[in-house]
Amino acid sequence: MPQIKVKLEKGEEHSYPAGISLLDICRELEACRDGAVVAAEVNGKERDLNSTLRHDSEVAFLDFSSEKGARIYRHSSSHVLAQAVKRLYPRARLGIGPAIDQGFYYDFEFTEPLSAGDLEKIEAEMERIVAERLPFKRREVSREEALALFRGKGEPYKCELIAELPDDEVISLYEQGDFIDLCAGPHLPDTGRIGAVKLTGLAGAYWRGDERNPMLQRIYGTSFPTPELLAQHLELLAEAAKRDHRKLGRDLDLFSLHEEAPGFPFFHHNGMVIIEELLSFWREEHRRAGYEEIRTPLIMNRRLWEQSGHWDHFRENMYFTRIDEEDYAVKPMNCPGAMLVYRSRMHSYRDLPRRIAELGLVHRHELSGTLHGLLRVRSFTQDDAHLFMTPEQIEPEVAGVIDMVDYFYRVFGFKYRVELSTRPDRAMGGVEMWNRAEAILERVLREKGLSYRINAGDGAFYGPKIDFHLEDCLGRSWQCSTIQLDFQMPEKFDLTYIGADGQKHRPVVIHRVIYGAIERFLALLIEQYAGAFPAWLAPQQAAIIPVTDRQHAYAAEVSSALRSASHRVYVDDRSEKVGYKIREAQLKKIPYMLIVGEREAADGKVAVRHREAGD
RNA sequence: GCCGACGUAGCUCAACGGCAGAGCAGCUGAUUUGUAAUCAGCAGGUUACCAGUUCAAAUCUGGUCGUCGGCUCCA
Repeated sequence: MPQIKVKLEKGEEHSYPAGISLLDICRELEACRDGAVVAAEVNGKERDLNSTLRHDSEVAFLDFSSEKGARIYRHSSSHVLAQAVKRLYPRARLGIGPAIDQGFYYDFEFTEPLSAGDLEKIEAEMERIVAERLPFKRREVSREEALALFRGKGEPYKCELIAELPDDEVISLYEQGDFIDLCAGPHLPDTGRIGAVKLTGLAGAYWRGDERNPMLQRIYGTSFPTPELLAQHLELLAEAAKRDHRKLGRDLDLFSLHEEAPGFPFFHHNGMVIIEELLSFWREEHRRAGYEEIRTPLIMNRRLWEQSGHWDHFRENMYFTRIDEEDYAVKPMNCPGAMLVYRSRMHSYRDLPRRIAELGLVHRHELSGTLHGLLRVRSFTQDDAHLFMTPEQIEPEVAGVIDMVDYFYRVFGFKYRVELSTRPDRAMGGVEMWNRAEAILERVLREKGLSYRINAGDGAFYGPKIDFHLEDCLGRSWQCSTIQLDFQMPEKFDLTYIGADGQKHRPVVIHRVIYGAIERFLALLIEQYAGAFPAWLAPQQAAIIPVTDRQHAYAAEVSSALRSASHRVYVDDRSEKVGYKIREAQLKKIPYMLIVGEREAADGKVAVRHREAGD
C-alpha cells in the first residue's frame, strides 16, 4: 500500500497509508481527547475530519477554542437545528443557517408562524439528534442534481441559492441521518460532538436581508462542547447585562426615557455632569487642533433642504413644521447650517483649511423598532465639524482627524474597528468623483497603517466615509466617529475661495464627528466603565462620611474647602453607621470616600477610602 | 416599519378568573455608631391605555401605546 507523509502543526512528520481518514490520525494522536477537535486544515484548506488523505499533506487540527474551530462547530449546530425543525415541521422551508459570533442561527419559512414557546420542543429534538451521533457525510454533486434534489424537497430558497452559485464552484451537500443541506462545509465528524445546545431567540429576518423579500423566521442558538461551558457562557451574559447602560443609567440617576417622548432622552443632573466634562475636554482639544465653534438653528426652511439634497435623499427621516404658511424642517444634520456660515463671507486660500465645529442637536425620525436606550435615539447631539479646504489639503486633514479619533478613544480605553463605506445606490454625483474620493480615503488609511474593512454601499449620499465602531457590553457594534469626504455640498451651495491666481475655486468639505453622538458615546462609556467613572467624569467625586453627629461641622468644613476647589463632593450626614454609608457610596460608585471621625477632626485630616472595583 | 416576547408600587419580583402582596428604596421616630446593610412604625397601586367576554378580569379576547431581542436602516 502506498504511504503518504503527513506533516503536523508542531512540525512532526508521520507516515500513513493512503486513504487514512483525518479522524483516525486525530484519534491516534489523542488529539481529540475532550472531543474538542472539530475539523482540520489540510494544506491550509479547511476539511472535515471524516475526509481521507490521498497525498502528502500538512495538517493542522482545529479545536473549539480557536475562532475557526468554533465557527465550524456552530455551523454544524445550525444544521442540527434545521434537522430538528424539519422533523417537527416537515413543511417548513429552509433559508440559510450560518455560524455567528457567539452561536448560530437558521432561517425558516413556516406554514404557521412559530411562537417562542415552540423553541423548547425544538431544543429537545436537537438534543435527541445529538444523542443519535449521526455522522455528517459530504457529497459533491452537479448543479442539475442539486437543483433536482431541492426542487423535489420543495425548497425554493435553496434552489435560488444553487442557481446563483458561480460556475466554477464545487456544489456540495452535507447529510446527517434524515436531513440533507446545501453546504460548503466543513463539519464535525458527527452530531454527537455537540455537547450542549441552547436556543436563545426567535426573530424575523428578511430573505437575503432585503425588506422587499418575504420575512422568514430566524431561530438563534448557541452550543458548547460541554454543559459546563454553556453554563459559563450564560453566566457571562448575565454579568454583561449588569453593565447595561439602561440599567446603570437608572441606578446612577444619569438619564431617563419616557413613553411621552419615545427616542428622546431626558438627561438628569448626574448625566449632565458627565456630558459637560466630555464637552469641556472636547472643546479644549479642538481649540488646540485649530477648530472654531459655531451654532446654527434647529429649524430651517424647506428650500434649504431642497438645495442640500436632504429633501430628496433623507425626507422620510425628517420632522417638519409650518411657519407662516411655509414648510420648515427640523435639522437631521448640521451641514447646511455650516455651509451657510461659510458662504456668509469671502475666503482666501491663505485661510484654508477652516475647521468649523458645532455641537449640533439633530432630530431624525428613526423607525420605532430600531430605538435602543441611548444607543439609538431620535434626537442626539453630534460633535460635528465641517472642514473646508483646497483639494491638496484633503490627505493631511483626513490624517489629522484620524489621529484625533485615535487619541480620544485611547483616553477612554476603547478598542475600535475601522470601516470604509463606499458609494450607496442613491448617491449624489458621478461615479468618477466617488471613485476618486474613495481612493483618497483608502490611501490615508493605508498610510496610517490602520486595518479596515470595506463596507460596500454604506457611504453617505454625498460622499464615502471612514467609520469607527465601538462595542457595547454584549459585543454589539455601534458606529461612533465618522469622517466623510464631500464634493457635493460645495457644489450645491456654490462655495468658493479665492486662489493664489485671484480666481474663484471650489473648496472640498470633510464632515466629521469624534464622539459621534454624545448620547451614544455616553451609553458606551457607561458600559465601558460599568458605571464606575474615573474621577474626572464622576458625577460625585467624593462622599464625606462623618462617623457621628459631632463631626458634622468638621465635615461641612472639608466639604466647602473641596467645593471651592471645584470638586464635586457631598456630606452624608444621616444618622447611620459608617458601614452603611460606605456601602451606599460604593453602590453609587463614588471614587473616593472621606471618613471623618474624632481623630481626623482633631488632626484636621480625613481618612481616604477608595472605591472598590465591581460590587 | 416588519417578526417574536414582555408591560403589577421608584426598583426587583409574587399573586395566573374570586379581598393586589413581599423585599429594597422613600418618609417618621428611636439609635451616635470607625470602613459594605441598627431597630420600629408609616406611606406607597384605576395592575400601561381603550374596548370586549364573565356574577366576578392584573389574570381570558381584540385594539392602541411603550419596552426588550432581532431584521431593515443609522451617529
